[in-house]
Amino acid sequence: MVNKTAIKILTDKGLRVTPQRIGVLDILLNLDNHPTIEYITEYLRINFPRISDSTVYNILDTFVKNGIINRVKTENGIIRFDPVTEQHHHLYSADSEQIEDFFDTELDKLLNDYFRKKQFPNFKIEDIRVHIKGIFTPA
Amino acid sequence: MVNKTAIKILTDKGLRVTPQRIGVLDILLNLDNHPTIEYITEYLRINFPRISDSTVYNILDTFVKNGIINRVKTENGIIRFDPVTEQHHHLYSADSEQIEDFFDTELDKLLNDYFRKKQFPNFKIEDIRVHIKGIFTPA
DNA sequence: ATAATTGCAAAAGCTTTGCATGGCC
DNA sequence: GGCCATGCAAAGCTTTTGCAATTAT
Repeated sequence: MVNKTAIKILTDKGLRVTPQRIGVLDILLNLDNHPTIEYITEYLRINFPRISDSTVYNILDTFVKNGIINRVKTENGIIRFDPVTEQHHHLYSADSEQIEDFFDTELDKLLNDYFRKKQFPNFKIEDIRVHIKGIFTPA
Repeated sequence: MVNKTAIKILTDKGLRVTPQRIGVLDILLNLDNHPTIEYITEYLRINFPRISDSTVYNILDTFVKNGIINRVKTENGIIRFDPVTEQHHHLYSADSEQIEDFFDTELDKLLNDYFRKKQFPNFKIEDIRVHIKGIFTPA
């Protein structure tokens, strides 16, 4: 049962548990990796036909503020969300909207070591992410 | 004279040289690093009071298509532009809209070597950029 | 009980489109 | 001269706002 996970996430953050929030979380946790608001709302309306756009915006904002999800950087103004908050990097398709996660602790270490030695004078690093653009090829 | 640079960039790409395009290029080359459309338009209207929004959108699209500028990845849906097309990375402020360039060929080499050894099975890498989030501290 | 969340409707923003006018080559 | 770029107005989206009704704690 996924609902349990969703409920736990909400209660752990001290957030009210509403069916709509559970619905959004279920979609984020189970469906497409980096969905847009449009995608999320479309799926939501299967189970919540009367859910309002503003509610979806509200819920996603709340989740971001509480660190449950992150916004994904894109260069075309289309906001996407990422339910994976652990340290990871992204592969961006050069010719489609596809974005894939990749986890690589060896790379993380390499970068942390590099920037520990080579610091910036007026900038305190909090987070290092690699964005790799390329072409996804058929397996 | 900056106009000369702008004109050269346009003619080199085979683009028509219009005062509006020169104006946009001048702003990109001389003012703020990663401006929004709003910022660009605001400055343009000093010299081109009647320039239309759609013209600015058109010009920027044309520049992106011709590789004169790039779109900058952001996570809030606000599109920004980068007149620097050489390989470089970005420092993102965690608490403001500030974005700074940083050039680091040693880092580029490190990453290229790393990913030459460690390739992805179904992904052909074209470009590697590091996004560093943190706090800009007063000098 | 009461404070927060939702749904609805309207407003505000941002971006695109269509087309006539004007300007570059 | 011919074609492309511009300006203007309107349309199309996306996102925000305000508020009354509903719901979670």
